[in-house]
Amino acid sequence: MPPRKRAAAADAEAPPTKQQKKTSTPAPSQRITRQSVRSGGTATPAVEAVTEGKATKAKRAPAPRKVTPAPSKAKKSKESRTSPPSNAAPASAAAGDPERQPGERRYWLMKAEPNSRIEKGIDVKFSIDDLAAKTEPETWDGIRNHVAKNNLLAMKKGDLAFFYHSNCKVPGVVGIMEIVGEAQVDETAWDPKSPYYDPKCSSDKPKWFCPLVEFRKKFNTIVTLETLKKECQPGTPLANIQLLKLSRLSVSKVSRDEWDHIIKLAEQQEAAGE
DNA sequence: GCCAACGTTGGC
DNA sequence: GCCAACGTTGGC
Repeated sequence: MPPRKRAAAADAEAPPTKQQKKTSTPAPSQRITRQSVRSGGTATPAVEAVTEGKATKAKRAPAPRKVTPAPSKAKKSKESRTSPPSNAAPASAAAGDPERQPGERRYWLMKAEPNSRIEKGIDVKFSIDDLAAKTEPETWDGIRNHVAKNNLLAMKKGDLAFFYHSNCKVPGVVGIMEIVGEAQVDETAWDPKSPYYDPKCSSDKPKWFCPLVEFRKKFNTIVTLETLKKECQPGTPLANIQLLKLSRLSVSKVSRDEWDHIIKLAEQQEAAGE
């Protein structure tokens, strides 16, 4: 689901033992490392405010596609597979991650391409508006990068993610979505017709996964990549943000401080009438 | 296991 | 369309 999610492709790691889940189509995934995320309990006030403000739109619709960059790209296709609980994501997904405390909420940033781009005859475009129009949880499939995959597997219900528009005129954070379903097997991996098809992956051995997300808010203004770059001086909250350290990673980690700072930037821009 | 060649992402 | 960053592939 991530809008045009792109996934980066990479295959590297093998799937954990757990079960699998996810699938997302279009997203691009990237890989990279991540920095630590902080946990805290819940969202900060600022976050909450923002989040709540609009969380009204619930959407649930068939799935859109996201962007995923990369080796495979992932965009979401439309089939959504919302079903399944049958494929649960590997537990191990989260492995690798420092343990999260009970009730801890984590934050993420997922990229999608808002502009049309044809991949294997299919448009992988997926903007925040596309997500907002969904009436059902969207599968963020198509991610084909191991670092991105690990981030997807570490996501838990209740986590929040920034929706980032990439590969467009004004790249930047455009809104917020919530993780409403943990990663399931990304079935687009073995669909030859999918833009995210991975010939090396079979249904016997799921390798890619995708969580379910829902739209929560669209900022009135875009917190642009340009702004984020200006805001990442050493010693500042965004100094180590993974988005800028691993610029090609389509699904990155966002610490609580980074989250709060970006929310603040969005609020300031809004207040300034930008 | 090293590393050169090559492919992708994605900003500009 | 260019190019930097970075990942993958495959020879050795």
